Amino acid sequence: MRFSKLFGKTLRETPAEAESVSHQLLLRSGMIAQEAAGIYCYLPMGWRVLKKIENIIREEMDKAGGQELMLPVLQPLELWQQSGRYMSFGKSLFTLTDRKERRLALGPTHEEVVADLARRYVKSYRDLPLLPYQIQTKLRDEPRPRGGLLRVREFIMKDLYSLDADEAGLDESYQKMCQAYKNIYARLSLPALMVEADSGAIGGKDSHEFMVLTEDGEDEVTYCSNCGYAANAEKAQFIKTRTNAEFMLPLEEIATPATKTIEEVAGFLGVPSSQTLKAVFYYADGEFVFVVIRGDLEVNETKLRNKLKCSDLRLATEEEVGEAGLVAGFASPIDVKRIKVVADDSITLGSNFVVGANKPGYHFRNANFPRDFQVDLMADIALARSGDSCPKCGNKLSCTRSIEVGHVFKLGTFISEKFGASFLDKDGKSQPIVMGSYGIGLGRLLAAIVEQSHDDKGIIWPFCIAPYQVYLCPLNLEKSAVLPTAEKIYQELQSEGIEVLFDDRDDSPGIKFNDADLMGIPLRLTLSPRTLQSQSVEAKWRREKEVQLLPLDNLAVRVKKLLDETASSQS
RNA sequence: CGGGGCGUAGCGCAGUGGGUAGCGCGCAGCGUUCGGGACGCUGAGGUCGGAGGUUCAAAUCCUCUCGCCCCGACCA
Repeated sequence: MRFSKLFGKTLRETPAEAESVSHQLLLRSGMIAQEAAGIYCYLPMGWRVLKKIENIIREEMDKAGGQELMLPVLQPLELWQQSGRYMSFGKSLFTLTDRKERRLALGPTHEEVVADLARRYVKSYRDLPLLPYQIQTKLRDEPRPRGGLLRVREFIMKDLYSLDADEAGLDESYQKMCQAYKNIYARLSLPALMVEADSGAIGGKDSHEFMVLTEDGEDEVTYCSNCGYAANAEKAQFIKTRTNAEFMLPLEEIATPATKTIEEVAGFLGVPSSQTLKAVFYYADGEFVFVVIRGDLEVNETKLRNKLKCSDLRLATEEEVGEAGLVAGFASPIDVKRIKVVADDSITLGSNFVVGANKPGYHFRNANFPRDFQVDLMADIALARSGDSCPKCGNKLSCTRSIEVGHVFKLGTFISEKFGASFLDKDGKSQPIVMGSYGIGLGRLLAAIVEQSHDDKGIIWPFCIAPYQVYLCPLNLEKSAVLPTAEKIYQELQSEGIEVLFDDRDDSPGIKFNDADLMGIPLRLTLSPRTLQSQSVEAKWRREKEVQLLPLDNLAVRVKKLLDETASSQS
């Protein structure tokens, strides 16, 4: 490709809208262009990269026994009503009505379509297992697209669905996919960590996410560097400390003026915050909920949502707390009536707690569960934080931001039962198909790679997905034989099967070098009157500082050899 | 959906006591340059996000609206 003919220009200045590194570099290097919020065009350079990523994923899916197919973007809305996910997907589902007033959804994912296909084609245990997959555009009306390609409304996704006869089969498929995913990240030189994930209110048993640890991510991972335990912060467990088990003392009301926060109360009374109970109020699907947790801990809203089995969860406003007959800042689980009380099990790991008296300026001392109050639901709903103890080995946990570049889960029979997707087992008995689903967002993966592999000059593509392998960079085109020699090299490299971006622009060296660095092409070949004097070109790897001279003689073959060595060393 | 910010040339920005829009980069032409974003001259390019209003006169003041970004909520 000749640079002068390339669709899309590099930008010298960063567009103001771009915040994350990947967004800035992808825009500046002319890989992508924004069309609307969360909607992007892939320009030729970016598209080349994306297609290479796609091929790597396709190869690994095929190797694992996957079968590629193509599924519709337009899906009958009835499928979504039938699975029950019309409600749970809510506003994220794009819907439309056709000319015959038939309601359709733009597929945000394709479990329904696959289940529908499965119920029509899978009749016997002999038909299973099956691993159909697709690589195509999906649409979700995200509440807030962000970070360039990191979170968008229209995206290309590889989704594989496993159909098995039983749990054991599902386990096997799941293992295969996890291995395939690890292969994919390894080939992309992307350090992705497999972490335990929340499967949501309608998920199955197991779910894992593949995370790239980086500050620009929007997820949070909690991990233990000692034993390797890692989980999405939404899911992370930890060992709760037990505070002194004292003899239960009688409940006692005490004046605590102007002490609304846990810190103020604890400070005023001279007790640690772990000796207090914190009250937090939520609305869960429209129902007011009183949450009690030990004062030194925070509520994990995902855990709470799962325990409550609700889809909509939000903090109650101060007015709503008042309307519920509670005094914000001094609320108490003691003597609450007609309100659902949910407690974290940390309230059993201590005694003689300080808790609100439900009147302004007063608390109780020596509150003990269950002597002084009851709860409707007791569970682990606490947020693991940096410094807490690892649930596996007891060492300190750490927290870090991350990008989710893959998500696998065991769906089970939830959807197949609703769809009547069943088969006859060896005993002639009807059984629901056991499903799993395994997704990778290609654009997000591409962005994560940029986040992970760049310097202050620009992108540094892993060799196997670089848009071009060689950046052919002649300087001072007018002088001596530079241009004709460059043209000749360009032809020779191409006939060796090398992907070349030929910078045929009559621009100054600085511009060319900077664009080469910005676009992250692995090998730069510079020729100038200077190198021609010694009948050579200068070769420089994007990720290295040193340069080497290559003789013009038999250049294409030499370059091919260099590239092959790099390709094999990186795989 | 709550909070904050921003919409003026392709990109980055200036321009409020109201008076028919500027700068840098980029782009086109000519010339000089040429190893890390060179220089001179000439030139093209703008419904000032949109609608309504106030005014003799609006990028600027008022009202409404649309879009984009960030934080949070949300998110298989």
